[in-house]
Amino acid sequence: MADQVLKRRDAERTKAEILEVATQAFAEDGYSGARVDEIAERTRTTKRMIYYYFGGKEQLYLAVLEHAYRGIREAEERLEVGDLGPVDAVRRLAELTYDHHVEHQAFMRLVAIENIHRGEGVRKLEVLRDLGKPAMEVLESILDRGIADGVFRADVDALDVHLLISSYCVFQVANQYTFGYLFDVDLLADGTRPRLRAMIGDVVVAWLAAPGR
Amino acid sequence: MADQVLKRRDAERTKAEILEVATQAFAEDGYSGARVDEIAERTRTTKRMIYYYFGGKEQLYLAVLEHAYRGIREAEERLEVGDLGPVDAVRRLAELTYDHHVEHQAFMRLVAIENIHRGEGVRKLEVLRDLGKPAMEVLESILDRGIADGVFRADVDALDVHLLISSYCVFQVANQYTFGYLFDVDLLADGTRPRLRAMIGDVVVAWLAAPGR
DNA sequence: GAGTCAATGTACTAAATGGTACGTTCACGG
DNA sequence: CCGTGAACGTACCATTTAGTACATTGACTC
Repeated sequence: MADQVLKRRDAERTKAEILEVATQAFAEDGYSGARVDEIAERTRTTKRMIYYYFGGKEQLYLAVLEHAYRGIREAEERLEVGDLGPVDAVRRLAELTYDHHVEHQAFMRLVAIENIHRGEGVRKLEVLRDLGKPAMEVLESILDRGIADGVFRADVDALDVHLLISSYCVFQVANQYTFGYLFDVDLLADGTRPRLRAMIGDVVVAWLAAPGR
Repeated sequence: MADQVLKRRDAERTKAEILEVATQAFAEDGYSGARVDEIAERTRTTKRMIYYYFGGKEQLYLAVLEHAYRGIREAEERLEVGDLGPVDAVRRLAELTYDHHVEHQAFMRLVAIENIHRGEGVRKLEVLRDLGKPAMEVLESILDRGIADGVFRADVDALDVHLLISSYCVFQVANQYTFGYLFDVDLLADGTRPRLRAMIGDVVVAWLAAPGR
């Protein structure tokens, strides 16, 4: 049978819809700020179903967190720097990471919220343990090549490079409001973004090319 | 009269105590997460006084925000790089900024919370408009000297340098939990911190010393 | 086509929460 | 020493909020 367009009952669909609305709600207002009633209202179904499928507000939040992180992992696995030389590869990786953060601002908000809660949520999600691995491996291979070629200093760790790039990219999204207000700039405006996007590549390449101490 | 040690009534003291407790509460749990009742309980006085002096939860939050930013400005104004050469000065500024962030983690949490709320709070506080100025001026003069000496490239803006340093320092405090969990490191541990503290100076100096494009 | 169980809706509750009405007390000036 | 107003406390209220008891509906099986 062709699947009915107007299925009256569809557990997966209902569950998915709740998850999606909840993601928006938690990303917008934080854990305490988000309201179960409001999430329910913005759904085709009722609050009853949230408790039926997820158990409670906290479990719903955890489900949102896990789902969001999974989605990000998938997106990150598509990060390909092609067969560029190490210098161009690291610059490209930085730019792609920048784009990635700008494109997933809702996720960045969830991460910020998680950190406000001291990471209690993520710590309950075993699945995320090796989430960072793929990106790290790409970076490691680029660094190895660069060191072998003698264009990168040998005393840097892949994690340090990742930390530097992440800091920069996360900050521009996560702190855009306070920074933007205090220094009267819009970090994500069309007139600013391309320069800032290129800048992190310059920084990382300059650092990697500098002689070690 | 010598001022009484056991003043039974002291508007300033009561107000200050509420503000302090509220700062802790909001920094810990966010705006929605913090509870007016709990703030009152942890005070020598009662909830009634919060409304008497501040008007409501939102105004209390704004008072906390303003007070915190003022305190930070004072701390930042003490940032002195002495009469070092431009390279050492910029490295020292980066390290002091790093220390500054590590030492004021509660403030960093408030900033993160403000950004979750898209900066609606700070925007209501005109007083903060030129908060960034002093730090920026110090940086500008260092850069000018470095460019004049020919040791820094001429195509960088002070704000860019500040952005880079801020990103790095803010991230390590603000995202320590999720980053630490995903990559199994403690960014602020005694064994890690000194290296990360030195690293941002290396990065900035390398970037500033690199030839412009 | 009757039985069965997952899926769903309605109406409700207990507790928490921001906020306030109203009364009291203390310090200080005249 | 007394009037007066700022500073403070108690008890309360109206709403909101997470969570649930109970009834119902519909899809699928035999």
